[in-house]
Amino acid sequence: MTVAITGIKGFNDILPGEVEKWQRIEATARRVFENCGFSEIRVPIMEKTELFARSIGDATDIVEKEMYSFVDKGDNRVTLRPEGTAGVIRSFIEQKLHAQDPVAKLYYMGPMFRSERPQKGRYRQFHQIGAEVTGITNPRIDAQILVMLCRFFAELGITEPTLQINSLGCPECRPAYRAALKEYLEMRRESLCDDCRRRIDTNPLRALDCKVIGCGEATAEAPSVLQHLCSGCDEHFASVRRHLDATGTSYSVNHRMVRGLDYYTRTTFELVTGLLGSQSAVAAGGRYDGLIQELGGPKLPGIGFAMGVERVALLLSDEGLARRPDLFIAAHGEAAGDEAFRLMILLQGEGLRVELEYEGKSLKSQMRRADKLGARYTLVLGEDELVSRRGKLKEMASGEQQELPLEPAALARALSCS
RNA sequence: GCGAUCAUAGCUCAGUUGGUUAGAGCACAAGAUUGUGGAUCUUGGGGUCGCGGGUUCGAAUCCCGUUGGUCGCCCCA
Repeated sequence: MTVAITGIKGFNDILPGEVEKWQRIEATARRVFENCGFSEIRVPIMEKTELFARSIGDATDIVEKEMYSFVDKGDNRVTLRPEGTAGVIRSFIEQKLHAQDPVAKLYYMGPMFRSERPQKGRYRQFHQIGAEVTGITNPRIDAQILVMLCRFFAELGITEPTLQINSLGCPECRPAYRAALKEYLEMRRESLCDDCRRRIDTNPLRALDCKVIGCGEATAEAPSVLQHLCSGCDEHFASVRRHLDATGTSYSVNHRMVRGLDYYTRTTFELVTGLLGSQSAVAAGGRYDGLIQELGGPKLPGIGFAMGVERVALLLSDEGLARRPDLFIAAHGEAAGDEAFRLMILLQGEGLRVELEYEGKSLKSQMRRADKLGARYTLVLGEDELVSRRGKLKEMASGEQQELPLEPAALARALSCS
């Protein structure tokens, strides 16, 4: 016996029954984002490795150990994208979209790849829906993005995650804060966990959201970014908050919130939930005012976010999402089978979801199948019906049955008027 | 990369101190009505007990290894 080939660890199948959730999430994102003036962009899932190294940051875990990178046949170093922003910005620059209009409002959806150990809400191939805006410095766009994100969740009926915002400052003010924090942590090195001692040098901000209780106590009085913002960043953040207040958007300020990617500046945010085990962020993003230039483009600001579709799906109840046939045609006898097939094809052309039993089975078996599929109606077609040209249409929920001419128009009418 | 934990039918699980052909419920299929679903009943198909090795007269059960899943750490959407 041949051994069945399995899928790759962390690369999952999304099966019918589950996929309906995904369709709903994607459709909702398209509708909400496009209402806000965004257009879809589709970029490759593979880019030159250099793009990610430069944008995400050489020293981040993502670039250091989580990327699927390899050398292709042309000796190019390429990488399956670990996130979406880099590719979108690369395209924005390469296609010179800024020449026509420095303001681009783009959204994307698709698979991302990170070679991490899979666990709840975290897989090696995972999916993100994200949005990016270029060319706008005004904090109103920060607020627009946040309101759009909140509205997306509201429309899906997901109320659990809460919005947290923070500001990371800019190249003007962040170095000074970083130094002050480092100095503070250095003084308390003994009370920190091993991880945090390492973080003092690698990423001091990380120590602020360490889960170890001792570290939380040790950093309770640590300097806050918000108190080290330069006047420009401070005003920007205050303005974002004012606009959120004015639009009735609820949020909380979390000055200990940290971002994993190097390119973030000023406003950062997360939608967090307690329902996903150790993965608390459902969506996250922020401003990246230096990235476009860093990647060889014009000096334009940017802001964006991404959400994890698997994580959104985990928060979404799956009731009432399965698609049901409008009609099942149960045929008795070979000639009736031919007619049933012909009718099915015609009715499908009318936009109805119609099914039948392909292998000749008993009428009882066909009725069972109609029931299992959840068909709203079943058309019973046998020799008698072929002679009279009138079929028996049964409404499955009530069991009521009526006779109808075997004409697609008559059947379509009967199905749609209920 | 580190740690914990689990693995018996498609799914959820039972399987006694190691003992004969490994069971149940659900699901699936056929029938009870030779032309009518759901409820009930009957019958049926389906299992390398994750894999490999060891102990033993005998292993789903005990031991070792290994693979896979899940969860946590790290990190992240």
